[in-house]
Amino acid sequence: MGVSKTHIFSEKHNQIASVAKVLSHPARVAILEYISRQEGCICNDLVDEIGLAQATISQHLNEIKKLGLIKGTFEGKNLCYCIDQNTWDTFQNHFGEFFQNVKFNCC
Amino acid sequence: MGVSKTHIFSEKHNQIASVAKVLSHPARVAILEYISRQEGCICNDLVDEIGLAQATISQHLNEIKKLGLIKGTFEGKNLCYCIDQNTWDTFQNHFGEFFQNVKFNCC
DNA sequence: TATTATTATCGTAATATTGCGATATATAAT
DNA sequence: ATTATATATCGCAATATTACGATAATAATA
Repeated sequence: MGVSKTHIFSEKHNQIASVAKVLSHPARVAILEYISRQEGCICNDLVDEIGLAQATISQHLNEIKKLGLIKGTFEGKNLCYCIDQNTWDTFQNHFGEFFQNVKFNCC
Repeated sequence: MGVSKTHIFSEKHNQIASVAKVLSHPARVAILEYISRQEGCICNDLVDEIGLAQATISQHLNEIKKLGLIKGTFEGKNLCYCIDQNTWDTFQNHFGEFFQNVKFNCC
């Protein structure tokens, strides 16, 4: 036991869950918000800003990136992470619909 | 190690993360949607509907309930779970704002 | 009160996540 | 080429989550 049975759920439900999983750690929420506030993001700043070890920040960034919420390009010595507007829009809509639908149908 | 450092993050970021955590498993997403579709929800139906053991469904329901997204009242022999509209509204707004802010500030 | 049906809790095993130090890799500047 | 800085990966330990069978608790009904 102990392994999630993702295969028994619909594509839609799995996708909502995947996005929520990335947002389910406060460090990742803080990282996303911080990136959105910067002109260009320098990761080393994140280590100071968030207060976790560099290796841990890198791991969190990777999970966000795997989902496609951010993309990184090198700018000189530093990596510049940006929100991927396309993916962000898509997930914003899916979440919005989910919240709205459940609310709408409620008893 | 292995313990989340929730104390170093803001109340707001922790709250978004808590809600996302509940939505981070497809079973809980499916449960919420199913409950919203029913007049009154009977948990035993969920076992058939979702396809997980009764103990597991009960655990998932408990996590949703702990966050305040649903509330249960007995109707005769059965428990009727309903979406808590107040909590739902609040979290819908917080999520909406988060998505919108990040999008808005993005480079 | 005994029975039946529904839901919750307990105990346990498997797996996943979080975090960090150490180390590797990559880029810029010297 | 060497050095310095930035980021990624590895390996490990601690903790959390997922799932289920067994069992307990709860409530309606006979």
